[in-house]
Amino acid sequence: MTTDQTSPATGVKPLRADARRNRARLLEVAEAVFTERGTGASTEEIAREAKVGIATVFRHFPTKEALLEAVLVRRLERLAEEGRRLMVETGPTYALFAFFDLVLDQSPVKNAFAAALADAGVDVRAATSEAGRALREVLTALLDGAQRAGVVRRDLEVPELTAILVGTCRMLEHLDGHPESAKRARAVVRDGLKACTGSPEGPLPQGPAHS
Amino acid sequence: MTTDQTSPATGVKPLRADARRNRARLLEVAEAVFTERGTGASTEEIAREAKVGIATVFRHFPTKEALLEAVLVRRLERLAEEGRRLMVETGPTYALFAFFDLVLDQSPVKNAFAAALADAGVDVRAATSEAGRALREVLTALLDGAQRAGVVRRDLEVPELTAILVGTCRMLEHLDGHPESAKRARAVVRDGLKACTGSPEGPLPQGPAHS
DNA sequence: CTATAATCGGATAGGCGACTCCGGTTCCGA
DNA sequence: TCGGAACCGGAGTCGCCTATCCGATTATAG
Repeated sequence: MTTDQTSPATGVKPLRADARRNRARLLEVAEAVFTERGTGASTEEIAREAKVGIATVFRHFPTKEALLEAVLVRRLERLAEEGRRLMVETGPTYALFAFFDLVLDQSPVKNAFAAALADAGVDVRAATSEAGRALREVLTALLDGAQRAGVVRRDLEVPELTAILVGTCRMLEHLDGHPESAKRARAVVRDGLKACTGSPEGPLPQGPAHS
Repeated sequence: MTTDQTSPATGVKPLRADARRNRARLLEVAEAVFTERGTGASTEEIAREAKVGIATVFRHFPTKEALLEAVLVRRLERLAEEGRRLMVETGPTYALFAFFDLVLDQSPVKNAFAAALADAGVDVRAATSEAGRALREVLTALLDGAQRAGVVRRDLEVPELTAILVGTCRMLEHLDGHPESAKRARAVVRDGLKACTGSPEGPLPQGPAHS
């Protein structure tokens, strides 16, 4: 199901051996470069880092956006894979939180995941919907399991779960040199996800202060 | 204290009348354009929108980064102002949450605030520290008031509060066409900020599930 | 009203990044 | 081993964006 092989989109051509290797290395390097330099990194830098010519990059990915999209799809597929693994290994009660921690712990990855999802724009969404659906299914299972176990508020749904994950990535980027603050920020989100008797509409829990 | 006037940085020159007007209009337009087109918007577009020549932009702000910085400073000053106002009008118990809602409600502004704080990079931070400190003081007062009232967890500090605010902005960007999801996402963050008996270190509240 | 000095704004340079051409090289089948 | 075809890679093109120059315009003093 997960076509992790290097078959191009029209995938009927076997592709020569060196081409396969270059394509795989390009994806690897592009992910790393986009991760640390941001999506604005130049194609030339990626080519240099991967030790190939610029033409090779554009031969495999006709445009920079296509490369970005391929990297994003790879990441989404991998995340879905890890989500399924956690579902089995950790059990439905803890799997969702474990998945959150897993995503947020990948420090060099944080930026890329959020940036890609944010910067890529709308056009990419269409092409990533294939991989995106797989991830969304996994998230649905994770959320459902956690809700059945009673550890996550029942009014939560998948769309906001995704947004919360991305937003928390962004949040932690701003706390890079402050591990204590990062830990507390994560605790805030984690506790917010719990079934916290949150009044669904009321603005505040009517604290003891009366002034 | 708040130099909302259009005195340039070296501010000893009175500046001609039309120049003042153009400078003010530029700041206004630049904020709007950066807000909707992102910080990558071209200087030419800002000039056209403001009905001035490109040279005028660069005369007032020697570089694009300087313009971005000026816009950001303006925003920070305004936010600090609104925070102080809420502190007085709403009272310490609700002021922090009101401030959150106020920031998150400014739909066209959401993007800009987060993007500016994120994209601007490190160099800008130095120049914005002046306005940033004022905002941080306000946030300190808001947080302290809410904690004294017992409506916000006591382990929270200002750095993560800022990050949470920015991250939540980003979060809501991804839920633009889904108001219900956006409402629930905000509820998650809001409840997480409350004094929710969150175990400071433990991974989960030991839910009723035992499987 | 006139002089003067500052500002304005369109045209222009300079640089950077995405994307193509063509000779050289490497893989695969006979 | 050898031929051919596919692939590789660096030089080159094109377009966009930041930043500057100089004639025209406008605000202010006397």
